[in-house]
Amino acid sequence: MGATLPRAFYARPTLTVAEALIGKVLVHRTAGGTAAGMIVETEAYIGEDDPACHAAPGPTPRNAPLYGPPGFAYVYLNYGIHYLVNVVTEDEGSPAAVLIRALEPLDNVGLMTKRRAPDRVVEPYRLCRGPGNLTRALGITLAENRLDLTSSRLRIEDRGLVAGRVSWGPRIGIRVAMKRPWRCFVPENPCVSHAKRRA
DNA sequence: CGTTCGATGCACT
DNA sequence: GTGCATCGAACGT
Repeated sequence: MGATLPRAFYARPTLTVAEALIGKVLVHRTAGGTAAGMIVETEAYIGEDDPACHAAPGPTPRNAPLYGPPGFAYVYLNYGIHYLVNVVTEDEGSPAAVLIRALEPLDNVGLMTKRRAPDRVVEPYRLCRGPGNLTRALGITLAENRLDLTSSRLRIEDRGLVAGRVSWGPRIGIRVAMKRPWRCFVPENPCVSHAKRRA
């Protein structure tokens, strides 16, 4: 399969990692099967000076993974309903991460469909569109928080795929720091959240 | 097509 | 008690 990304990949400036992750493959192995998708949309959250970053209030029990070494997962529950998955970047003690916002489904679409909506028809391009949707499709919950992305059941691989040209824009869903264009995405890919209809 | 709004849990003030 | 790095059903146009 693909080569698992080494820790050095994550130990770089967060914006660099956010763009480098586009085209890489997020993989989650579970007892029910292995599901995976190509990353087509990310957002950077950088440091205590970024008001939208969870590290803005300073160190707390919840955001502790952000202050830890790079290459680990930071998962949390949002709006009481959705799990969101980040990858920790930069050096230990420098709180920053990249939020995975959308995937193009690759492996085990059937399993992802079952997890997303057993009773409803979900078109493939919408399976992993949006950060809450992709975690549900891959079966990512709080149990995956703090996992080592270089050696655990949750990892990111380089399969040599080419996602296409990327664009930068304001991050979605936040009410502060709209000036910082720290959302990186493949505009032509229909799996990107907030994308227009059709490809 | 567009916008609004309720669901739902927990970290933090 | 307040406010979310969301989603999709239920409206209105």
